[in-house]
Amino acid sequence: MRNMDNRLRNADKITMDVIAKNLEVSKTTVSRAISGKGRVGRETRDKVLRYIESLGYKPNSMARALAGSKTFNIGVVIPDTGDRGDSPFFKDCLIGVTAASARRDYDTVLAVVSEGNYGNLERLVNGRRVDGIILTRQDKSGKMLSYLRRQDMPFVLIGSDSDSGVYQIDSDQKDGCCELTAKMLRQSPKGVALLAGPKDMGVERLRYEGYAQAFELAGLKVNESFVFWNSESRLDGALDKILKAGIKCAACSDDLICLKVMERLKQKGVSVPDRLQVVSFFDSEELENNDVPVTSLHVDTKFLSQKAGDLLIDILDGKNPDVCNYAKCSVLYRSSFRSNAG
Amino acid sequence: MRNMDNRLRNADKITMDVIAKNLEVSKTTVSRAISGKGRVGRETRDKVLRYIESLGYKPNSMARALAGSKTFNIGVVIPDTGDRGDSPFFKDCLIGVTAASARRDYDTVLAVVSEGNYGNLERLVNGRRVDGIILTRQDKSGKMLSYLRRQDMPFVLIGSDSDSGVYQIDSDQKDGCCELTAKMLRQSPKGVALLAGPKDMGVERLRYEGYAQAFELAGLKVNESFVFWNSESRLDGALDKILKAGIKCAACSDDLICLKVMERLKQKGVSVPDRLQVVSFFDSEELENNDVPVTSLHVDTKFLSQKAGDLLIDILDGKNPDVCNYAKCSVLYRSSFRSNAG
DNA sequence: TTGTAGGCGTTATCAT
DNA sequence: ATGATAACGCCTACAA
Repeated sequence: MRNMDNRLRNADKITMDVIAKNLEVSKTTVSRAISGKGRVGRETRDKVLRYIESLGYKPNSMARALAGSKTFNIGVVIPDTGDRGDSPFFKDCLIGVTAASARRDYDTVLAVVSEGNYGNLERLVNGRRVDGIILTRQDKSGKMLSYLRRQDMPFVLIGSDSDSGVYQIDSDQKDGCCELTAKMLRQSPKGVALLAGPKDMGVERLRYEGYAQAFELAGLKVNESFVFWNSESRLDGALDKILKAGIKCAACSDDLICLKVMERLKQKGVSVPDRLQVVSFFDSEELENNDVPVTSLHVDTKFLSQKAGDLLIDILDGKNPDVCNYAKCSVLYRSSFRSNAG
Repeated sequence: MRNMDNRLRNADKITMDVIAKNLEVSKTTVSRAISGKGRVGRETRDKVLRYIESLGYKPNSMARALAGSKTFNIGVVIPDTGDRGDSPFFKDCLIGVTAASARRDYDTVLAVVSEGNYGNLERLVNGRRVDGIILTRQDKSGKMLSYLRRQDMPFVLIGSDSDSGVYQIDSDQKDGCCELTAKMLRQSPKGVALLAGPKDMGVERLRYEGYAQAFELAGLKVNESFVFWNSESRLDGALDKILKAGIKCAACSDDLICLKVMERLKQKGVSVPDRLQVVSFFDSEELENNDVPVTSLHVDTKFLSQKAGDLLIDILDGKNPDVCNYAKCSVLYRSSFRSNAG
């Protein structure tokens, strides 16, 4: 009766064995034809491929995983926080990573972690359910990061980490700021003002560098008296000074500052973009929906995380990619500033 | 040298074989001790369990999957749409499902689909990478649904479908509306008004039924002249009528209507909740952040999707759960109405 | 209660 | 170029 059992199974469950028998070749040949590894005669291969196609056969991924000790799964860590605001970010991460995965025949599996509790991640690692992990910047303590290291589990961080040797990818804000500043410079001969945040913040520094680089590339020098650090607390003064100097363009280093700037300008009756053009180095929905929609630098999360997925799979494939990686930002042109370059 | 290879491997890769040998029992015994299936002597079992614990051994899930032809993975379908608004919903779905999965030793794998393209889903099904699927209400055409049926892939729908035999779970809005209305009835002897939408909409109907049920349970009769269908187009009249009649409570059937109602009341100088108490049968962030935050019926997506996960796994476990399932809504009390019951 | 052996469906290593 | 056969690590029917 064991036999009958098998016969029944073979009737509907198509496996390499069945295919091999029906085609009167060996499993090995079938396997090779499918994977493309190892030599197979053209004819034989085509025959197998055609047959498989006609049957709609798809290899069993679990068997493949076991045999190759490779799961073809990559894990993505997302936080379970109450914060609704970051949902779009994480959703885009998942979509991006999944896009990269699917393209290279991987699947995406989830690990939901909360403040200091990454049991879910451990499950994935312990059970060897994934070949690698994608981390997003939310683990302040870096516990997961060092955990993954201890476990020799390959991983990629979306975001930045100074820890050497951590594969990471971040949006290239410096480059973006440079690009956008350059565009403004072309329209504002008297210079471009920068309304920045605290000078000692990493991102702020980065944005400033991009801003400064644009000047350099244009053969100009930054006029530091129009770079307002901690501008939030003294917007009115800053804006007055800018307007008085006849400067036509101002960049805000993030959306919060920018929103306040727009409000102040409105109250002052200063028309944007006619009298002053404004951009933000960081995009947000509020900026898009503002009275006068604000041109800003957009971090394309899907694109970024797709590259993260590709990076991870490259690592898994034994390639030796760069440790630090960057994804270009894009400029979202809205009415507060339009490039006249094209 | 094959032998040496094996010895090396055994040194770091702990498998049942290794454990069995070190403990001088058979793999079978180890397996049984772990799974709890089949009889094992108490002593033996404890010995094995302790040893495993001390080693930090975790069974290889791929091997388990192959042997048991069960992946212990469940797939969740999420859409890749531009709509940012629904991100929180899907994120909560993922978190909820993952919570249920993890609790029962399953993992969650993603399928990202877009308008009419569910290749990603097919991958999961074809490669037998999942044991079941969770669908969320976004497939208008029902293509995925019928595809899964054809493939004999168990699935659960988050939302409602009239198609018979589709395992589904939805929030119990009728029940929630009833509960909330009942609470209001206790505070408003002259009755509770309902500002509804189009009478022919499914949800509207449902909400009305809940509303009506509360009256019934209280031994009262609905006064249909205070049920305003299509109220959006005649809010002013409706509100005047309500106020004139001395009614102290009004329910709006959704957030959009409610927001408008709140605006009108503000313009009229009618104080909420002092003069009129207001609730919404559907929650939204705007309602929470409103001038006067509005008490409303909240669909707990995490909870709902967690139950969806449990439902699916029940099915996979061969239990025979109900086809149609409901998850209770919760009332979020805010200042526009407070229950005096507790 | 415990052990033996075969099977799950691939991939990889040898031969031929 | 192709095939036999042994892994991969676990589960389970059957035997003892």
